[in-house]
Amino acid sequence: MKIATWNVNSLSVRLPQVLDWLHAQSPDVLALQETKLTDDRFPHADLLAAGYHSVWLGQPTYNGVALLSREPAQQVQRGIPGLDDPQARVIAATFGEIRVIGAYFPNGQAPGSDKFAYKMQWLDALQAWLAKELAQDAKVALVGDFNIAPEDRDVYDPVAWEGQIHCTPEERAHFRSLLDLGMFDAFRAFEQPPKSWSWWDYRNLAFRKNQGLRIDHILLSESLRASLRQCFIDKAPRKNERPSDHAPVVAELET
DNA sequence: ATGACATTGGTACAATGA
Repeated sequence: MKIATWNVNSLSVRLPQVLDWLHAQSPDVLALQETKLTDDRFPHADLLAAGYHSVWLGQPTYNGVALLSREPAQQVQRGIPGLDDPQARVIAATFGEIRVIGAYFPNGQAPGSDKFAYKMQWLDALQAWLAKELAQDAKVALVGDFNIAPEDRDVYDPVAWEGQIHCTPEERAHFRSLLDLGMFDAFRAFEQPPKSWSWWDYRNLAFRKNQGLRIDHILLSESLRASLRQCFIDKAPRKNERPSDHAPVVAELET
C-alpha cells in the first residue's frame, strides 16, 4: 500500500504532471491539495481513464482537496465533522483497513493575524476529530500540506524563519499534539538526507539553491509503524518546466 | 524592499500563497 500526498497548486494546470506521476509511481492512494477547482470541473473522467477513482471537495479559486485511488473510496467524509468551514480543506475515506485523511492546513499568513487565529481554531478542530478517528479506526494516515515545519532541521534558514509563519511555537506545539494522539512522522522514521524539503518558493531560484521547507507530511498511527517500508520526497516533479511549488511525499506500507 | 513568482477570475490587477 503506497500512500502519497501532493499540493499541486491548481489541478487544471498540473493534470498532465499528475497523470505522468501516477504512471511513474503507481500509488494506491494520492491525496491532492490546492486543486483550485469547483466540483463540476473536477477531471474525474481523465483520472478514471488513467486507472484512478476520485473523491473531491472543491470551491472556486482557492483550496480544494481530493483523494485518488486504485480502489474506490469507502465512507467518504468531506470537511471536519461539526466544523462550519466554508474553505474546502479536508477529505477523508477508508481504503481497505486504513482511514486516510487528506488535508490542506491553513497557511496562517502571520502570527497575530485573523488568518493565524483561524489556523489555530482549525487545528483544534482537526485534533479533536483525529482523536475520535483514532478511537474508531486502528489504522489512520493523516497526510497533506500541513503548512508547518515541525523542527528547525525542516527549514533551510532556521534563524531567518524563527517565529515566522510555519515555524511559530504555537504551530509546532499543534504538530506535536497530533503526534501525541498516537501518530508518528513517517519521513522521520528513517534516516534522511539533510536539507530535505517538500516546498521551495517560486522566487529567487529557491529550488536551484535548495532553499525550502518541509511542510508536507505523512503521519501514521503507531499501529502502522511495523508495516512502514519507506518514506521519501520525490523531487522529480519539481524539475518540470512549469512545476507546482510543492513536491509529493510518499509512504510505502507492507500490504 | 508589505519586493521577487504563480494562480484565479476575468480581461486589470487584487487576493492568496508560504
